[in-house]
Amino acid sequence: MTPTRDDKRIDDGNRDDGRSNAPARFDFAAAEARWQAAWSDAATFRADDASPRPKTFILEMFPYPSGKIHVGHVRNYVMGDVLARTRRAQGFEVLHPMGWDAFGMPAENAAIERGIHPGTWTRANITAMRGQLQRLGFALDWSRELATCEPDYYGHEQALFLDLMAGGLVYRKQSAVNWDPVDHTVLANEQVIDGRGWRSGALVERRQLSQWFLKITDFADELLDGLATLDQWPDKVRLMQENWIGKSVGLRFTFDVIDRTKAFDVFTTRPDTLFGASFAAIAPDHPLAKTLGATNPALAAFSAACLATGTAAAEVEAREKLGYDTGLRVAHPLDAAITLPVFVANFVLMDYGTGAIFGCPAHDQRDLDFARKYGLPVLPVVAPDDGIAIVDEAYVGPGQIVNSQFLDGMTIDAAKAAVIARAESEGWGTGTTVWRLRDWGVSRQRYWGTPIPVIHCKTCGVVPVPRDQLPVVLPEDVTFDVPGNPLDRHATWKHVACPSCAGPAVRETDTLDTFVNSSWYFLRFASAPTTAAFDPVVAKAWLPVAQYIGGVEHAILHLLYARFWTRALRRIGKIDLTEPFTGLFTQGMVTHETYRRAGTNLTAASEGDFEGDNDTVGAWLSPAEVERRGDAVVERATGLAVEVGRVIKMSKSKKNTVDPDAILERYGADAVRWFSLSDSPPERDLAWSEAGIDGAWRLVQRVWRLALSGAADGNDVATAKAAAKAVAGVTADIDKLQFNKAVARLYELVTVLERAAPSATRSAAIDTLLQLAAPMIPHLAEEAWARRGHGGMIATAPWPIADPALLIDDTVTIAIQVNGKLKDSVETTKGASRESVEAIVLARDKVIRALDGKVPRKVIVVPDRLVNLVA
RNA sequence: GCGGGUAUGGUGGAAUUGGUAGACGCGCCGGACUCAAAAUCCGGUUCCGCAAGGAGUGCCGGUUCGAUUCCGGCUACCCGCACCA
Repeated sequence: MTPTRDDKRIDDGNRDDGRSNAPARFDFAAAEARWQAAWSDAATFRADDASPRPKTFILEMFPYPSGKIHVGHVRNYVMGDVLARTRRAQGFEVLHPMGWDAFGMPAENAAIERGIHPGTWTRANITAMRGQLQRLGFALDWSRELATCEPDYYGHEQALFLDLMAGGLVYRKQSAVNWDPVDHTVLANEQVIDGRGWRSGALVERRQLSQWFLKITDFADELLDGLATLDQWPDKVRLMQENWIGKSVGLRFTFDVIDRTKAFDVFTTRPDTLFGASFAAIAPDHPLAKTLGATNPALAAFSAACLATGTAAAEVEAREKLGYDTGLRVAHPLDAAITLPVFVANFVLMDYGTGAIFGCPAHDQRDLDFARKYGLPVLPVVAPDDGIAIVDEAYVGPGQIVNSQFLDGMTIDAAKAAVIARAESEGWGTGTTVWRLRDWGVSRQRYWGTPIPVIHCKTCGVVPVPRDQLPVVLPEDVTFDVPGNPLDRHATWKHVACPSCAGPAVRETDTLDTFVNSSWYFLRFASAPTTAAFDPVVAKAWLPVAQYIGGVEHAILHLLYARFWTRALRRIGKIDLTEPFTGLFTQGMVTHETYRRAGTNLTAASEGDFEGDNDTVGAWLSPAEVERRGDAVVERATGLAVEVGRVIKMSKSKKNTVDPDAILERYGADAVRWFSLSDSPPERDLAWSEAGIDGAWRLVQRVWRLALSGAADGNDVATAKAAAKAVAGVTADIDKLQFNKAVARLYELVTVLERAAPSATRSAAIDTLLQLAAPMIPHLAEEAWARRGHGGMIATAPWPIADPALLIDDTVTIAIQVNGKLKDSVETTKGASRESVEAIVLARDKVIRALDGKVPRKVIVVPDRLVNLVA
């Protein structure tokens, strides 16, 4: 629960050392100001291209400037910051930059809703968010800051786009968009709710527009193969990309329509099940469907109805399977005696394969659902050893082929090969590889994006904007009072002379997908000359990014597009780089409890995943509006009971967000940083809680008291060992990005040091503790380092190294099991022989009792670990 | 619909990857200090049981001397699905 300002005053009074004899407290506000200024003045975190030290590039996915930093951002950047600071201490020249993914729809929404220009809104947000990031004390090289909405960024992007075009990797084709017939505007998938435009409520149509595409499919094979080299990526992300690219090997063959001259191709990954076919189906937007629709109004109406909904795959595939029988029949390619009906079906996608399928209900769930609905035969052709009966679940497992003439008895793989061989020898089909991956449509009918640098001339066709006329700058004098793209209706901007024939021509008014902006920004961070997008030699010195950190929601699109751009730029000779990100880490979200007034009668709409309308928000209370009184949770203002709901992702609609500014003001940057790393493993969600941040605050104070505690002479081996173990453990944990474990180890060291008597060893160990904790709580570490009389900053002090001799223990505790159950344990010298350990174990009281007179028939000894007596 | 992930005390999680389940944090209980509170410190805290002992890592089954870990089958929840960034 976010504290109010009143709260803070009371707290500060209590925590202020001036009013009591409590130990001195860490004055975070003063320390933050002092050290942030010191780092900035000394350019401590400036990355030097010319440094002789080994270079490393630590990057967090740059934020969209939505208004304010949220605690999810904080967690993301703290993780990167700990790694960047650690690497710097370890002797690397670290590039750790920050910028803004500044184009996008929210800015246009703000313009429409509040009459603010998208640029004004975006730049104000950037200023605010930069200030917030600076308050957190991140070790960033701000001299490399960039914003994708500025011409000095997107102008270079336009040049790269033209380079790709010259390299044959850009083309234009018709493609479907969500069209709002009332607002006369194109809608993003997220703006389509239950098939209707979010603002107008009108039923959304699919409309074909001529759009620009990047040939990512040219790289499908190498993007897939390249995944094998990314061994520092999470397996799940590689798997998701593999599935996304979706390589399928199968058979493409032609169905000939009976008694007509028509034919169409289908693709299947299961040619082995061809004898199980009971129908053929084509997509509603298949050319044949269009041809038939011209003379069949009912069919045309059916197709139109299928297409009158959103384009999102999830929507298309989750819908009830519907079909329209065209009345056509096609011949079975393996047996002319068999004919199959042809349907237009809503679950067949024109974008995949050939936009037509053969339906084998017994072995494909979608086909089975369809067959049951329309009363089509279901013939199993693959049977497992224990036989088969299809009811309402298709069988997709292994087995041998049955009911299939010459294929009977074969395995699935053998049958696939046999059918492909026959198709090729008889000339009606070929073995083919198809990809789920489609070319990347980059045209957006929006204002706030990178203008696509081409000109349309009636005489010359599409003409690239000449290089000396780049950047094509977005005009700032636009309005959003009318729906549609302001670039389209701007009075002068789009009217230009054709660069080729000098005749009247118009600019392209579509802009590039914002994913294009984020597909090469890492190159610009590494090298930002004014005359080019990047210098290939300078950029190559920093790249690939050693560790990239961001949300798993980017596992597919952003990461695949960035990989594609890197390879595309390599193909056209722009840079010698294959993969942009060597290490990838996907961190979890920050979540929070939800609150609502007890007894609030929620409608289904507000209970479910609704989309943020204000009229349903009233039910929810924000953490700041709620407080704990004893065991009860009540609304702060009224004292009324509050129901505590599930812990979920922070969202404005559920009001379960916390404001980083308020937390920073109350607890300071170091406590916030520490809590961001505590408790949950970084790849998993972190539940933000007041108790958690309180605990972080206590840790900060404990370290501060330790740092200021008394010194003495003398050695203390136990303390030295504890410090050495912490060095080894924390270093290894940070290397593996297991920050929660590093935090736990630091707690252990703090406890040991608090309990140890003052000694020279202890003083040295406190310095070590400060160094290990410095990446996490840098302000306190600097302040304490200075107070303890060290010259220079802890930020530039070398990382501690553990003495290996101190890491070895001379005794071990051995677990004693009888029949696999733990009965006892005993301490022995390390490396004791099996015989001596066995003798010790057999003499133990508890062992004798547990054996109850029986003689062990087997004794398993794991050296220095465990003994198991099997009786 | 397709694809991916997760499940361990009151709670977030840890467990050297097949070898003492519950490190560390939070919460809670008890104590010290204090006129009192705050802060701080000390002790306890998986469950059942006075104890001896027994049970226990979502559920069912398997492999093994030994399973949170490996295998098979479920259940529940979360995430992604190409114009959100």
